[in-house]
Amino acid sequence: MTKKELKRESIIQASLKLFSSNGFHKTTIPDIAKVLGMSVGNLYNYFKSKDILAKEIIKYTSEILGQEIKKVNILDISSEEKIKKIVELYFKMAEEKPEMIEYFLRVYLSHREVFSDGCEGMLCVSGFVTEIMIFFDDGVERGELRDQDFFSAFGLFMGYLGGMVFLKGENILPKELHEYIDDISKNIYNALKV
Amino acid sequence: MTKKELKRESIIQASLKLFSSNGFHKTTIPDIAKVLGMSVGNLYNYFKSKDILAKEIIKYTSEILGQEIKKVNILDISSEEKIKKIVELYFKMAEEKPEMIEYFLRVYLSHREVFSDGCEGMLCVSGFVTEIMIFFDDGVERGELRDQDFFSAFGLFMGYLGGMVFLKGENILPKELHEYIDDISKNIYNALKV
Amino acid sequence: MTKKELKRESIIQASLKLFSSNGFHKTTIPDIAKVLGMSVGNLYNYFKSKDILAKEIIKYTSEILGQEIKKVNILDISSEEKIKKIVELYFKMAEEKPEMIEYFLRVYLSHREVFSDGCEGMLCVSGFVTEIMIFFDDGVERGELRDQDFFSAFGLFMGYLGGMVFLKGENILPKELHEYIDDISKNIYNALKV
Amino acid sequence: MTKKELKRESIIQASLKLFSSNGFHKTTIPDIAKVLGMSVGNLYNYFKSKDILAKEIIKYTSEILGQEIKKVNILDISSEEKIKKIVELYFKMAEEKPEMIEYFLRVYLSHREVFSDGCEGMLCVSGFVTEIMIFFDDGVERGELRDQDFFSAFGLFMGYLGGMVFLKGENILPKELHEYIDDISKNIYNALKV
DNA sequence: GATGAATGAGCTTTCATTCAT
DNA sequence: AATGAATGAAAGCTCATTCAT
Repeated sequence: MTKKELKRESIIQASLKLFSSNGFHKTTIPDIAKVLGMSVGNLYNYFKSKDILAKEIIKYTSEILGQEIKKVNILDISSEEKIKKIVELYFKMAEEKPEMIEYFLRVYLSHREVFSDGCEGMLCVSGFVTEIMIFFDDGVERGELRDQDFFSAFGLFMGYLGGMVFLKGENILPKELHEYIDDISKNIYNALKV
Repeated sequence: MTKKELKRESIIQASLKLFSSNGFHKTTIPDIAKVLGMSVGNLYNYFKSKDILAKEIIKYTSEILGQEIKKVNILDISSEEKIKKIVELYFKMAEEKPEMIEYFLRVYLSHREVFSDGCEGMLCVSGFVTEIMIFFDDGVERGELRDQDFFSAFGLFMGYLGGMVFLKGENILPKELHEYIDDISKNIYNALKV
Repeated sequence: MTKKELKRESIIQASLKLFSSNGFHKTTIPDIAKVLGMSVGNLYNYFKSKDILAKEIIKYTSEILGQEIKKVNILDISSEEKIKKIVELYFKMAEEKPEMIEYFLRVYLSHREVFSDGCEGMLCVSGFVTEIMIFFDDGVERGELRDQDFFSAFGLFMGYLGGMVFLKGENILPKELHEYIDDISKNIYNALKV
Repeated sequence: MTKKELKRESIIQASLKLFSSNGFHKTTIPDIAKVLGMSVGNLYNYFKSKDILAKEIIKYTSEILGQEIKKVNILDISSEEKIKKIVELYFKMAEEKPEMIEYFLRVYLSHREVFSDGCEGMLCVSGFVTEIMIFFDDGVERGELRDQDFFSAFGLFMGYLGGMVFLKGENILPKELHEYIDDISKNIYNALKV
């Protein structure tokens, strides 16, 4: 990685954290520059606008999440076990690096005006979606999961897990996220199995 | 209803639509006033701030959604049938009055800074949450649903349905929402049944 | 006094208190109406504008203060004793009805734009100024006070006493106002005596 | 002085003039920016709010006034002569740079809500007050001034001189300020001497 | 006289973005 | 690459005043 690429990534990571915790509109470009100890002018040398930065972040995040799921996909285990592993890693991430999941929920989900131009469809989250698709198709092919419209299954995964993280963020879950892993994995498996 | 109460509600409805379709921050108070044909100053006679308006809207919406679910709850039908009816009404609402569901997803879910003061926990969405809780407890009591942590079940409902509406909003669902009713009802029932 | 005149005076007194304690610009017409339990519209039946109200208040206040000083002026005592009595009543007023003195300091003194039209010169405070002038001329005539420019003497009285009340309002006087009566009367007398 | 410090001071001076002549609330930030030929946004880079600007101005003004009085304090002359010199410089300032004295009278004195947070007591005018205190203590120590409560003496100075400038500002003084120097110095000396 | 909903100009403040250095 | 002062449009909100009832 070149020096420039490293700095680019450090900007993405700092912005990701700020956008997630303080909200997209409440985070200003000077805020980001300050955290990084660089000037606003220079930050614009790396990302031409705040919106472009937001889009690069969602791609980056989706890619990382996708790669984690890929590691599960290539394991030689049953779909039931894969589901549990995916739930585990999602919640682990939400607990250890909450900014990524929060970014999905609090920035990507709700600022259509920002992402509509350049991230149409699921263009910017394809890294993540693709791996869920692979998981699902594999399960169907191996006769472990019921053959149904992909989006019915995808909505379940994404919505359910995202919803739990949201509830956690609102401080209304009586237990820690990881204590829900068994329940939720079971529910998802029951929903999708043949 | 007095004239003032009627006007109050018309403001809520107009704001609900604008916030949902254009986003909370992209919708200005003058925008709302213009749509209603009233002055900015007068709008502030009804709601003291934009944030307070946002909170009143979520209460209003949650109440209406809760009442719809209540109608299902009091029917003398099985939990499986209730699930289908709830999914039906949720998607019907998303197709006919999309602003309500969208408000949950695009405003309430992702502007913590706005709702943190006054809507802590699920204070402002209790109308909706309570009815889901009643549905779930009934089902468990009648031996039709597996007894599990309420939030595991609630997250499934809310997250799954919300997720599908989001996907629809992103124009990536190949079919209309109502065509997913059977699949999704089945998935939820399989997940929750004993 | 007619009913209307009574109401007029109650408006003046309520406004006087609010303007003095909260400042002229921080006090709104609805604030005043609320305190009085009347409507804003009706308040405008008594005073055509906020500025006019402010001017009527200064006249009213000046008149009352002037009458108090007049009571001293007609006493058959020395100028030295009169000075003490005037200081006494001024500080008594500042302690018991602080709004009047505060109004001079915090409203009249510093909102030239409000009083410039209609209160030119000392037009609206003539009630007060006139009595000070009488006191001074009497003293000179009786050979007790040095003959000097009236304004040199008036500035001393008004400025000194006002200054002390200001310092009290800022909470920086170590003692109560009335404990300064002797010192200050002596200083003024020494300054003005032949 | 850096370029930035120079600009900061030019903002203070321009605001001082506008606030003094037009009043604090009647002077808008765009007014100030316009006079300086700079943008509103940039002005906020120097002072975070209008209130903070107001507080910086009073500190600045008080400092300058204090330094002038200091020059008198260090002279080897009698208290009587010092009084005359202080009155002289005060009136000279009021005639040549009226905005400073006017700021005390028309902004600082009467906008408690602005200065209450950050300028408690005489925090922001200590530059000026301190020098008056030194003058007075010196005089007492040298046996030239009567030993009395400092505030009795301070109120006389501050109130009297301020009052005269106010009367001048109201256009009711028949003579120029400097023509009162002898009368007023004599009055103050008579009031304070042993 | 009395009401208070309605007006709308005007305020302070913010912030993405630019550009001379 | 790097700086950060500068821009200016636009936001949320206030409030003296009016007027239909």
